[in-house]
Amino acid sequence: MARAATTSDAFNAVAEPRRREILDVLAGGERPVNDLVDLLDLAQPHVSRHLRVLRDVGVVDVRGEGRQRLYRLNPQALKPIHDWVAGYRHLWEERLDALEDVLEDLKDQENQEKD
Amino acid sequence: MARAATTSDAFNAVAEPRRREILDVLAGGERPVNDLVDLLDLAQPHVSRHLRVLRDVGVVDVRGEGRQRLYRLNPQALKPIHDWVAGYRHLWEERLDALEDVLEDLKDQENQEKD
DNA sequence: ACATCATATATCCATATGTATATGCGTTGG
DNA sequence: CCAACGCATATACATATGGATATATGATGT
Repeated sequence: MARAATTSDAFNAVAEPRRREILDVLAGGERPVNDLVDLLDLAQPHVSRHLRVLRDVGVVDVRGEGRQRLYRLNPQALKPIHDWVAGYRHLWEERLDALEDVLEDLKDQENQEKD
Repeated sequence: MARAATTSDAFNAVAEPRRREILDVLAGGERPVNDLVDLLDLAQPHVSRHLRVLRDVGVVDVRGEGRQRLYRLNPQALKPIHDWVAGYRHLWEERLDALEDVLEDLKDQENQEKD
């Protein structure tokens, strides 16, 4: 079997750095394709192709405005990703907490030495 | 040019559902390869290959224990993903807030009608 | 109707992928 | 010292990919 399609889910769609860049721009508001072409320094067909993938997964919505196509972010589609990583968050924060504990112990030791 | 390698960063590594399953298991603690084979119903070479990808990206660490190889989650490697999606979180929560506002307005209207 | 602008799509290539099977290789136990 | 075990890797294959170029589609203004 081949690799999973980038259009299979948000995880795959977002795995591509260029597409994350596109989303980062769209986070600032609705944009026509040519804006993205200029801002991201990509060829127009590439941008259109990436947008197609993002649309298939539901991360962006399109709206026809005259002869332009305005793309808008649909943030809700990113929620599954957030929910998944959020489940791991306490695991790396535990380490920070442990580090803080060590630092506090060191402080206590200093104070004891002062007395 | 071809697609970015899955070994290039955590985003790509995690795009594969099987690898997320592996991480979900490892979140519960260190495991030898065969545990994953049994739990995930995957062939051993597949598990080994996925683990290799995850290791290359730094999401898991290995430790030799006798003739077993114990894999452990390295949650910190997932932080970039969390940080990226977290930036979008307010965007989908705004909608919920807006919904709450509407609901509160409705409540206020009800109260006014009561008076 | 026609020319023009804004996008989308078709086709090409090189490559990375996931799955499968078979095999290599180090560790342990007798 | 050798067999069994645990795991990693080599190879084969079908496929999806991203990039590039060229072309089609679709709306607009005249």
